[in-house]
Amino acid sequence: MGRGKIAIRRIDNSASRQVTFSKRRKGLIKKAKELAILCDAEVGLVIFSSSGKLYEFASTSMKTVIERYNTLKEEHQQLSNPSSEVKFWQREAAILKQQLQNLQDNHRQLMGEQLYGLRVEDLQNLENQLEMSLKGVRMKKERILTNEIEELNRRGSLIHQENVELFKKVYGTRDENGNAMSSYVFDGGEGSNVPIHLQLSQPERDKD
Amino acid sequence: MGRGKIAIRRIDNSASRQVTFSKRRKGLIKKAKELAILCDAEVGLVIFSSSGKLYEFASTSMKTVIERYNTLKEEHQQLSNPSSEVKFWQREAAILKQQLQNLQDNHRQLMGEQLYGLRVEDLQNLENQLEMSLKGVRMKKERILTNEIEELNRRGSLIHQENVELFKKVYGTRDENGNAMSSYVFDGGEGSNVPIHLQLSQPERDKD
DNA sequence: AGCTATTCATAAGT
DNA sequence: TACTTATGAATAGCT
Repeated sequence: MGRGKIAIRRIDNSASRQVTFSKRRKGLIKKAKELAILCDAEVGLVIFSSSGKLYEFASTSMKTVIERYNTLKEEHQQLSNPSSEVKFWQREAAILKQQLQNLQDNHRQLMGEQLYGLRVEDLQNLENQLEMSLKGVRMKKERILTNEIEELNRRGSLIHQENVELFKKVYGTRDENGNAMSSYVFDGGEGSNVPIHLQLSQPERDKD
Repeated sequence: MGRGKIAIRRIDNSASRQVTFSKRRKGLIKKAKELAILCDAEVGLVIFSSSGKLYEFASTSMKTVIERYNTLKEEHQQLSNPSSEVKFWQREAAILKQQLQNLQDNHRQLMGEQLYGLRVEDLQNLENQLEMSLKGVRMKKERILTNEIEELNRRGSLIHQENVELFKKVYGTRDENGNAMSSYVFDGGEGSNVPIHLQLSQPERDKD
């Protein structure tokens, strides 16, 4: 069709090839379009020019066409094409979503919400679980507080001891004779607390 | 090109449509092939008939064409093609995994485990939360148990009432005269419990 | 599935 | 790159 017949082989002349590419590309896309409309078909057409430029036509959308193509192909050759990889990850995400959902439900129940469908038995289990948890948390907290108090007592005793030593150095052996020392010792005794230091103890952390 | 011109619109007659599909499909693929050869282009063509049958042509291979297409598309519009779609779902899965991890940690703490890194403050919050939860669960449970007991009482009263009626029918008006009825009524009274049913309800817990 | 009149696509020229 | 035009190709309607 044209001023002369041509053989179907690569056109050597670059300019001619370019011109023919434009014309035939346009014609091809037009015919693809017509086929899709006339015959109610789904058509996808991808053309890369020799210089790498992309031209495309799709009666629906290229994404749809390629997915349909891949889905159909998968039935024959299972695995290792992009589409099945997408499916793999979609499945993976779906599984994770389900796990998350379950855990969230469980969590909400643990938080005392969403108790609507539960039977007395379930509620009892939940209650027992919460009591166990509470016991664990309280034990932990008490251990930390106990450790903190012990540490403070230890430090308090040390400081008290230091003060006693300092007192001796300042007043010499006068304590042996009389009373000066006892007036300093306002709060003695084994394991006594040093109240003012309790304020400082905040930054201590638990160690187990 | 034909005995007459046709409008480009869906061919109603199914047989004609089928014939035209065959002819034009063949022509389209031929032209796609020619374009690829003449102009040194890479061409991919996918055609689904209205009945879902697949026809394809690729100057190299469909896999190559689709991959090249996707690669090129990715550069422009991030997303919504299989290759970046894989990335999308991978990201989605990673996010879900992270959420799941967080929730699981949280959950374990609520369950009284894995309390190692927590400060007294955190433990106090956890304890408060657990107490709130426990309160919610216990309220819910008690409401159910109360309803159950009320229902049992209601049913017990009904049965008792029925028995009174039956007793009247069996022994007629004798109750008016004397005592026979009172010997039957071993457990009367307004809102009285039916002890054997109380066994069904779960044991009450402490309410600190 | 073939045939053929007719329309369409396009090669080569401008 | 666009327009023109002669020509071969594609195909609509028939059989």
